[in-house]
Amino acid sequence: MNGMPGIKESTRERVQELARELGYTPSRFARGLVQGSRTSVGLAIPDLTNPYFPAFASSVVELATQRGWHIVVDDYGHGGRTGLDAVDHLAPQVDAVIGYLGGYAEQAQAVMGRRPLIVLDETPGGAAGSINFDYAEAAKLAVDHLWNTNRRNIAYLDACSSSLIGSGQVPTGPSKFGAPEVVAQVPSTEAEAGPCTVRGRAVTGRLYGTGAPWALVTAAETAEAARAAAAALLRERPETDGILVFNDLMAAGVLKAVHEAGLRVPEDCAVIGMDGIPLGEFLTPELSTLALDLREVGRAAVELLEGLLAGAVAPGSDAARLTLVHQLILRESA
Amino acid sequence: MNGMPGIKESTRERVQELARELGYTPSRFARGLVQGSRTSVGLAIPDLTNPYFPAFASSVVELATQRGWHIVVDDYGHGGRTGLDAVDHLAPQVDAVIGYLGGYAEQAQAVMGRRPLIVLDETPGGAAGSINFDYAEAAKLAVDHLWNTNRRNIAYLDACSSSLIGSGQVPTGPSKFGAPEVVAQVPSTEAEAGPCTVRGRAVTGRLYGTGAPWALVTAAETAEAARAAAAALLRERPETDGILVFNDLMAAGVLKAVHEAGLRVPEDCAVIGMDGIPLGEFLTPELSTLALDLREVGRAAVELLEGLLAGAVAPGSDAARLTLVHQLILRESA
DNA sequence: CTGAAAGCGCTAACAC
DNA sequence: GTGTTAGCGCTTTCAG
Repeated sequence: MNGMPGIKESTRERVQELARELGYTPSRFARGLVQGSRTSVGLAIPDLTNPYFPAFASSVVELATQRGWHIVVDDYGHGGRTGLDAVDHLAPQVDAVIGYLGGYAEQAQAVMGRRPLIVLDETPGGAAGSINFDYAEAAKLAVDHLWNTNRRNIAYLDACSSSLIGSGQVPTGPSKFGAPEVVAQVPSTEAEAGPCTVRGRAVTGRLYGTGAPWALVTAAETAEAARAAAAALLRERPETDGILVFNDLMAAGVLKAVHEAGLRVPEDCAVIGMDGIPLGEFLTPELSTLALDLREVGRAAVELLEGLLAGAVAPGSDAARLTLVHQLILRESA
Repeated sequence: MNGMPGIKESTRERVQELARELGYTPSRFARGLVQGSRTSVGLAIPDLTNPYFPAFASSVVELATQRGWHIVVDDYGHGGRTGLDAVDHLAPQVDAVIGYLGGYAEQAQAVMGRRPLIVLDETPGGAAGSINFDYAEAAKLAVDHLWNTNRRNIAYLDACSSSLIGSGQVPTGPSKFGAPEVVAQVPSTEAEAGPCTVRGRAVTGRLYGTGAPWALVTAAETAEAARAAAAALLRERPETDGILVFNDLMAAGVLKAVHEAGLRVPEDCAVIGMDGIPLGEFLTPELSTLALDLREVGRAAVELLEGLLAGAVAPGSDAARLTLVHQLILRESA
């Protein structure tokens, strides 16, 4: 008996005392069954080890907690699991899911049934809600900045892990995870082994627009892989004077590679990352980046979910498709 | 009806089709009530923004997922919440809690009742299980290394936020969050405004043992605050030739401050952090640190919890009190 | 002020 | 093969 009025004080204490001795804990299921659930939300994340995701998660958890929601996380980055596995795991336990799924929006929404699913950085339409980023605009900002500071041999380092691939297609080009290589050296419209991410398509599209030569390299989504890829790039194409990188974590690796190649950043070669995670400010030189306000991304997701849950916004409607824009933050590296 | 044998295929499909149309989703409560719960574990974390915690969380989530557990996270670092608030929030939803509580072990265990609570980096005894770190040994490793490389004016930068204070006592000395100052300049046994963390006590104890002069500075647990504090330290005590830092994140700030003061690291002033997070390798110079194997810490927590849950280890027993040791990883900064 | 009883949504065991 | 029923542990309502 917890806080019910009209109970003798002595009885209450006697009962509570006994309960404590017996180690009694009310079943959350029976309680939830009868009281109507606290809402609990699944958060599917590809890799907590990339600082981008905890930064995002932190914001989501904060906002969710304010609303009295519970957040159940699943980091599906281990053991070959996919975003769909994560949703499968979360589904029986939650009322909604927010996640970077890496391409399973439709199937994931199917396992969630009527419960809202919000996917980030993925083609909209499959899920009840989606949050996307305007990569065309981002690519414009970054490529134009490099161009305007007289970079004429720009390279783009793309990620090629499965987690963030927009189309779900892994190109069958010469680039492998272990052996990074320059996969395209153009101008050309569609290299057969083209970019594998939506970011990649936006950036290479813009690069193509410059008319100057440019390169595309891919690597797995880690700093180490990026470092190796950048080293290879610099060896094969020493004239490279600007590198745009898939994300800030990989950019950290690139910074190291450029330094190791004996080049100065940004004088000899500029580097621009993407994400805007705090890590960038600690690097030497400090990383210029296409920054997202991670707290805003979290807020967008939580507020969209709130709308969906309340019925204020219709699943799949235009109001459920948000697009956020990057901001070019110029620090030292470009 | 989901996967029960002895049902006509047509019926099953008809039912499932209808269910889909109606948007039916089985209540997780009713289901849990009758089936016996999947175990779900709360994870209380002071600040997902400090890379240490996601690294730890990542490991816990991975191991928990392997066991089919669900992880409910609460980042209590926002809005003035404490570790106890986090446990209060999590308790009705989980079967156990693992957390960096920052000093509420006993009260938190009380709200959990018989359900196991595992606290990290906190005086053991209050909770069913605890994981601690051998700071005496860590301090020995680091201080002795500095000493052996002829550092004779060592400083220790301690954290003074509430989250990780062992004793729960915030000293009333001259040091404030906004205005970092050298709080003690000794040798002395017990400066009235002494270290506020158990790490601080271990380090200053060892420093005292050297007989040489040393300094104690405190700052809030962020890179920015640490940077300001280190700048102040270097101004007031320019002879400082070695700085030991509460954690790696703060050490990143210190590295910047030392650089800005026109000093070379490690030639003029060595810097050693604590934690061993990946961030350290990206810094320039690469950070030497007292490293924990974060995956091991996660494993220790999860396996201890498994033992507690299975009844294989008794709550509060010696077997439920683990102590892990740091390893000194020498990179470039010391 | 306290005990008894109904019912939350589901599954499992049972008769039809 | 298919419909019916008991009961999971709790809260709430209603008699005592």
